[in-house]
Amino acid sequence: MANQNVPQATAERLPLYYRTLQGLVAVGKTRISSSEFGDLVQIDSTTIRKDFSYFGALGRKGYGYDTQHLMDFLRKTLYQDELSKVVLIGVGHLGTALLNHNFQKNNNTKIVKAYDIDPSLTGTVVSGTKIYAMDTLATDDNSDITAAILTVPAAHAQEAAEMALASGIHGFLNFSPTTLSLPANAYVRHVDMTVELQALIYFLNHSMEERNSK
Amino acid sequence: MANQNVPQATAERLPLYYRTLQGLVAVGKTRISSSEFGDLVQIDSTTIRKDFSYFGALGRKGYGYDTQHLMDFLRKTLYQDELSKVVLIGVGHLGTALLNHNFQKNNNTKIVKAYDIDPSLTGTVVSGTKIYAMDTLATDDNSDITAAILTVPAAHAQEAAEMALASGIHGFLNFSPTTLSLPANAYVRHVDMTVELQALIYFLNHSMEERNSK
DNA sequence: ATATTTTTGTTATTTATTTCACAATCACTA
DNA sequence: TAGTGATTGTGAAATAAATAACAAAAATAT
Repeated sequence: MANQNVPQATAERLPLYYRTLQGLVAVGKTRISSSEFGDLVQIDSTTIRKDFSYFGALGRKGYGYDTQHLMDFLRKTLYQDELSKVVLIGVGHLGTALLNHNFQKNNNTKIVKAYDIDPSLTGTVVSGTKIYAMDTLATDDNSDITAAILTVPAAHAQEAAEMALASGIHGFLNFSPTTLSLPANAYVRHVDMTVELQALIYFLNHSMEERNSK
Repeated sequence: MANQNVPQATAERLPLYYRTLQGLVAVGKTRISSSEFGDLVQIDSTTIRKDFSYFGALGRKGYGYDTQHLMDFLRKTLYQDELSKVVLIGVGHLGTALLNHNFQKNNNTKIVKAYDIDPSLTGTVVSGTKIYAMDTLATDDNSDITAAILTVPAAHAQEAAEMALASGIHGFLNFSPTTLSLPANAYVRHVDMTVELQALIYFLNHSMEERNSK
């Protein structure tokens, strides 16, 4: 597959495209043009055509894109045709919310188990997911697990990530407000609500200023 | 203030810088060089110096940056010296988790009230935050509210955002997996855990492929 | 007091991303 | 089946962001 040259920015948009196509297919829309699709996802139509062009000719001139075909292609490209198993580390408020949510709708990902430091949680089941003791993490064999969702306090995130890595997990979705320092064989994505909220406030104030000065 | 020309990419990094500086000040570190700071936040030191340079000369040659001074500067730049009031819309699993979390630690933001469509929740208090009926949202006066955190199901996100806008709210942190279509006087940031998880899986698989083909 | 080292701020360069512009091609109409 | 309109795919141009390189200045050491 000619994927090495797909720009990072393009790759980051694929999940949004995929989800949007799922919605279109679900309501029975069989074809869509790049401009109509662009309106939907709020991305310029040229960017969309260029994004798709990195994977070859996915559309038809004068017609547009076949939603089902495009969705199937993206499903494969995003490895959504196979189930990804993930674990959740830290069953606090946010962790529990994610266990309840559990991604599975339209999303071939399953939280197969969770870890927590609180001994009173060990062995209990939250929303169908069994909770294991934190001190078994490093020695468990988790080589069949794609990623760990980190919802532990910031002070324990680094340590938890290292244990998960030791157990064979290389992907991390880090919800803790701290930067993880891991070797090159680990890949981390960071979801930081505090950062998002502060950035929102910054841009709100600045777009206001801009408007006032115009 | 000369802020109109601060690049978007720089602005997006400021909250991370701010949080990291809070940590440094808290442990008593009074000075830091761009390279040491860069190691901490995993960003090239040149990028950091350039980012700060958009705001003028914040450091001293041969010395580095005064952490307290830099933190104070960023606090003002990010409007964190004044309290931002936000509302939460949708008190489900994730909404409840955010109410419990409530951002306030090191973060001058407070969820002052919540809205939910379930009548049995109306008037109750979750983690200190009172819950109001959804149908009062559009007619309430929320002009003193900076932003709304949207944690409603995707199917209701657009509608909820429109009601919040009608009540005077212009900033949105959207956790629902759907694109919002709002007028230009609204500003939306999107936190999408499904997208993050899919992007994580994509990059994991692709960095593996890259390694294997090398 | 002088020399050396450190480290910034900034200009120039490179890389990445987006946007433009339009020929090529296909769909649709009559 | 010819003609018109729609829409892709893509090279070229423009914009944005990251990185390199280094002079200037200040700190520290001798």
